[in-house]
Amino acid sequence: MDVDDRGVLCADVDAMFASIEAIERGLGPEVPILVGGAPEERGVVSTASYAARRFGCHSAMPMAQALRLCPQALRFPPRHALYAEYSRRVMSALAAFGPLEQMSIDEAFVEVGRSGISEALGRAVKEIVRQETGLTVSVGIARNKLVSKVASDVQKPDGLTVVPVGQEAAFLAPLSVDRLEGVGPKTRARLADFGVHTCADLVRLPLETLVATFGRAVGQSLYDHARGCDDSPVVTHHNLKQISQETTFARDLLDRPRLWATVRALSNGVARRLQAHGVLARTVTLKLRYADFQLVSRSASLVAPTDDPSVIANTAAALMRVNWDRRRAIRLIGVGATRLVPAESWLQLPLPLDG
DNA sequence: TCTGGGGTCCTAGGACCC
DNA sequence: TCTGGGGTCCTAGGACCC
Repeated sequence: MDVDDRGVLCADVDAMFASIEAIERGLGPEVPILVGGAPEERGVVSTASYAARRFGCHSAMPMAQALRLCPQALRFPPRHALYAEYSRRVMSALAAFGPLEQMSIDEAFVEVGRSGISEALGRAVKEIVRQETGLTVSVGIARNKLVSKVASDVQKPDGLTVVPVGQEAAFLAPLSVDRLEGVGPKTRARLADFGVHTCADLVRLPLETLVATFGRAVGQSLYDHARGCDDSPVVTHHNLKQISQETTFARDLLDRPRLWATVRALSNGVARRLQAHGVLARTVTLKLRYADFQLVSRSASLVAPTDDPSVIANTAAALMRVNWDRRRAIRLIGVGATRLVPAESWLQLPLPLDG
């Protein structure tokens, strides 16, 4: 599609996990809900309802802390299969409006064309999602993905923001730089060292300064994004790059049998998902987080790609044997599969001794 | 009872090849 | 004796996103 004909809608389900629990349990919007792991198991908040957010609760906050802020909140453990079912219905409703790129369980871009940059389209999308699922979405519509995403985020919940063509830079100018995709706490702090706080400030930094400070790729994207420029297309299909499974123990562990058993269980889970996706892994990665929160990752490449649970487990266990400092208790173990190849492409290769 | 789990992308440095 | 660079692959770590 020609750049000048583009229009992108970004839709983000409001507090999705908490909203679904409210629907399923018949709870009103005034009830503070926290979805996430148990505080005694070092759980964190996956989603806080808007009522809970008023007490200062938010995603990624330790559940123990969230419950101290809002003791009357109802906590529910996540039900991912249920949320995935709602997600399918949301995505299917959105897909009626154009080619769709699903970014996560609760967020998607839709290519709606230049004529779709309108409040009428935004209202239509919100209404259909509400009819089909009972969920509200916050919607942003703009000329490109970057600006539509920021727009979907400035008014929540149940928001609708349309940025007319040509108004991208003016729309971003007063906003804090960390509204931009890819600007997190570290980048925000380094930009603040330059006196840069808003997107308007960022526009004043020369490209050379940004590249020297953040590297070629990040520097260039900061330069473009501050101006509302983004020509990345809506991509309807992504190839999976890695599959991993990890677990945090309720208490730090030095107990070898339990650690080996966990490596085996995680490896089984990874292998099952490799098989389900029809892919093989060429590299196995072991991830350890020590009690002091230090994170270590070590990987090993295989002679032949695999989806065999015992090959993955033995490789991860070997990495563990070599790399685990046994004086240090372990908080988290993860097993990952990377450098994935389609199973059929590998099987079609001739064996070395053939012919 | 501070700090989950599943991902993506980028960078730097070393190995290796020409 | 001194000492190339470009390109690719791989690994480890870090920033970031939902």
